[in-house]
Amino acid sequence: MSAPDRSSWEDIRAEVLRRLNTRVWKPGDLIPGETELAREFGCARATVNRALRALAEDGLLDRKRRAGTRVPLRPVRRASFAIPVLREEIEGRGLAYRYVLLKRETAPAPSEIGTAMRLGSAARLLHVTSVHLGDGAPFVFEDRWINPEAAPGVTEAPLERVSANEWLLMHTPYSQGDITFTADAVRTAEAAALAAAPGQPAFVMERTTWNLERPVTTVRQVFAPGYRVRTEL
Amino acid sequence: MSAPDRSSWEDIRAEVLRRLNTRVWKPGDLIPGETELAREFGCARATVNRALRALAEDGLLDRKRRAGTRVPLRPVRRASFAIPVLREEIEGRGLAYRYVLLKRETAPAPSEIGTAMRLGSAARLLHVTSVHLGDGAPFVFEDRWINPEAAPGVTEAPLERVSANEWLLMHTPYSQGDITFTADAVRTAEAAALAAAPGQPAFVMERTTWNLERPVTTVRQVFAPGYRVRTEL
DNA sequence: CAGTGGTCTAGACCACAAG
DNA sequence: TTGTGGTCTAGACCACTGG
Repeated sequence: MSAPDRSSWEDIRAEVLRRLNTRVWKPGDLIPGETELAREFGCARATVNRALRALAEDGLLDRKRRAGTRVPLRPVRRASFAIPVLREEIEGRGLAYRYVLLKRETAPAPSEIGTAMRLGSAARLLHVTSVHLGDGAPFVFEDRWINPEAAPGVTEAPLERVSANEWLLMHTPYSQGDITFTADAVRTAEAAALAAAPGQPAFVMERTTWNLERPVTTVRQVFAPGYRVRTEL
Repeated sequence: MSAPDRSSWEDIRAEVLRRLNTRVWKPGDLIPGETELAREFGCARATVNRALRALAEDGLLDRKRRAGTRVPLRPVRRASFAIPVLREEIEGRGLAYRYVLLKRETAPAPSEIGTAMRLGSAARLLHVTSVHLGDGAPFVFEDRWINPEAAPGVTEAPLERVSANEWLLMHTPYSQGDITFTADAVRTAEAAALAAAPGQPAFVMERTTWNLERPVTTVRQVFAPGYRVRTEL
């Protein structure tokens, strides 16, 4: 009735998915073990394992040693999306990309920046603000602090031409980071650069990254009103 | 110098990651092939494959047949986060969860809903609005349309007690969907339920799901001002 | 303690794309 | 054409955990 003749782990994944979506296997059910499924599909256990592991990574199955593989009662689905490299995001929409450096200075870290980056006191950072435009219209306003010790050469980088975003991607790896998304009102200081009215709702992305425990950069990106992040499940 | 004595694919992953973060292998570089790495690490090629595949899934390597494995010039990192089941999201913050059904009616789909769900004309849907509260304070306002044909039994579901969110999770699987995030101004119709002023910036999540090509539900969730989504990289 | 998933191996063949 | 990653296999041992 079901098992495909030619198996690959993706076929098995698809078939298991079908059984989940058609409720052949219902939430709370224990599904057959890998060995039995391997027999049914006529393949090696490792192949079944690959398929089930992929589904478990998507939150569609719960797997535990000894306990077996179970259909979760309330599947916790995960959404994932690419963190946009702004130039590509903008060009991907068919718009001409332009980037304008607004400010570049070396300054002691304000306390909230120091906290976000878990910096010691009184570190001097590179502070850069800029706008990314699509077809001449402001797309994102960016306020960034960079730790020169973790990004050697950044003080001499040609940030008039290359956005800090891209310069860092090419010159400074990072091993960990965190992102938050918020809706925030456009601030007075940002309004002009964004060609938006202060107080308008804007999508805001804040990121801080570290490389091997050393803080690299923290950035606040304010997207022009109307921006949408879209992804599939 | 580097290769751990005892290898597992995670050790190899970690070691490769270290070489990327310390720029032993730089952006644009071609790294050694699986066979050679297997020799270096003293393990089977499949083990190296597992490690490199994991890194490639995170966007930290580019792999192509025949061409080999390359360190991307501009790594496209992906962020992923769990789509919150609201009750758990709220309880996870240590708040008491409460849910209030505001409206429940059967109505023809408005055109924008029909479009989002790719419905034929004149379908009658179940329309539900509700609020989820944490310690009594509005947390999310939810405006949802459900296709009864894809969610049998939903018309009789006790939505006064169980949120449509949870009822659907337990009773109706979905195979695909899309999500968008936006910042939007709180609408007048939502303001009272959210205890927020109209026009305030709010984080908005819109989701539509299908099960095997049949539209299941579309929902707009407006989070109370100040809400933040946070995840790690 | 026993049964499940987690991992590893050695070998094989295949699919793809660069030269 | 040829070398690379992608996948599969059959078998093995291990780690965790439920009963």
